[in-house]
Amino acid sequence: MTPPLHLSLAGQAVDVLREQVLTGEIPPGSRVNEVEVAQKLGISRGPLREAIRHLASEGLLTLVPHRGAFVPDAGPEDVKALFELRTALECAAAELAASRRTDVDLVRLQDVCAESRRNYRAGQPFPYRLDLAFHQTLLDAARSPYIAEQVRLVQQRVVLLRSALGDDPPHQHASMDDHDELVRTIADGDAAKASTVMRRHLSRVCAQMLTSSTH
Amino acid sequence: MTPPLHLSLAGQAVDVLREQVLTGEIPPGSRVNEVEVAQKLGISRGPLREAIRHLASEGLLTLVPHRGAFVPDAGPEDVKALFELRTALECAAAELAASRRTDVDLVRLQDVCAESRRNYRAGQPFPYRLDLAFHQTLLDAARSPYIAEQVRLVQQRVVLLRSALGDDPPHQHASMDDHDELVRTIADGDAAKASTVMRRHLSRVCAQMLTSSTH
DNA sequence: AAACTGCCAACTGTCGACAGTTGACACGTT
DNA sequence: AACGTGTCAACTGTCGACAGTTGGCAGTTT
Repeated sequence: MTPPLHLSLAGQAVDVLREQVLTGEIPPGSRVNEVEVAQKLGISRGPLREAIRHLASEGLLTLVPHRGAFVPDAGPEDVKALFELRTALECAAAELAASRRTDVDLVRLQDVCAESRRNYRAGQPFPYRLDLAFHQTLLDAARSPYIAEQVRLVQQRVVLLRSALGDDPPHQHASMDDHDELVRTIADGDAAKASTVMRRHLSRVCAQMLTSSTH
Repeated sequence: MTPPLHLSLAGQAVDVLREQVLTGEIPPGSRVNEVEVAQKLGISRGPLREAIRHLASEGLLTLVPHRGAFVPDAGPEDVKALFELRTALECAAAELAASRRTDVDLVRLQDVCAESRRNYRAGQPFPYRLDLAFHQTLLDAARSPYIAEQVRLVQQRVVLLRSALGDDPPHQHASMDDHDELVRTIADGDAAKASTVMRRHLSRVCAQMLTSSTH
């Protein structure tokens, strides 16, 4: 009845590989051997190749002809360039969210912020999970499917960069404040200010990634 | 000496198929049969499948499990949503171009505009080629590789939408004026205004696509 | 005549094997 | 000892064949 989200071996391989790349289980700079991984996953090279190409199209692997697939190893310039893209997309999303949000969108955003605060007071350092949830909720409110899709892909690459730079920072407090302010401007329907606040938020996050990186 | 851009059959197939999809040679809504196309290209199904998946990742084909690949057929909502993405990206590019442009970037932009004018006076209706060249040149001036890549993909999808909507409009004069104004603001280094002008330009182009569509 | 059921052809998903290329190692040369 | 050359194993690129699924059509039932 439920059309199983992926029954295809290639689809499953995409999920498994993506997880392994994003968690750093396959470390940046390392190579992905087709036969080896295929055997490990218990599938043939065909579906695995499709999975590899798919992840490459998401920017999670880079393909070198006749050499294979590598987990990209990134430097500070990549962080800056990627955040230029992220800023373009998420500022636009913030603007759209400010003008399109419904009341339930607003409640959802406030809920995420509240949970972050609660979590923070409980001692935990603002898990990345909640940051993602916030941006995702904001994106839903923007109701722009193409922008949403691209943001999803960019955020994935940001996660990869984190592991590549050996950076695991709780940027915590400042980000929570940014999020709160963003929600307020979105509540007001102030598109221009939402964009400005988002830009400041992202430039702060970017700066922190650059300073806390081990390179 | 020149490392041949693609020797791989899959790469060649991507080029051929992309061309056929973008020109409408394979009409929107139609299906891509793997064995048939593979035979026509004189290759096996493996490389062709990779090509199909690649084009799907660019948004030029949609994949349906166990059914195959289709050229997406689009409606007005798709145009609007896609232009939201395009606007986000190209406005950011315009801002960056305004602050990063070199003198030779400026000359290149002016050249493209001049050629458009010349072409227009010669009677020709501002070929799409020159419009693309302008946006491409502006993108080079922005020096933001990730944004540039995404814009390239979006522009491709716009071309596809044109063929899907049966729209082949010379928006000509207004666009040329927009381009000229954009170049002036970029020359001034006025990032904020560059973004504004770009936004107006794209909303105009989008509106024209919507009104002149046959649906 | 409409609707349901079971079969069938066409096509995609997957596999194992072969061919061509790459980078590295060992050997010989200066 | 440093450098150039030839060989080789490992891996990717490609192919043809098999298996499973889908949508449609014919036949049957009401």
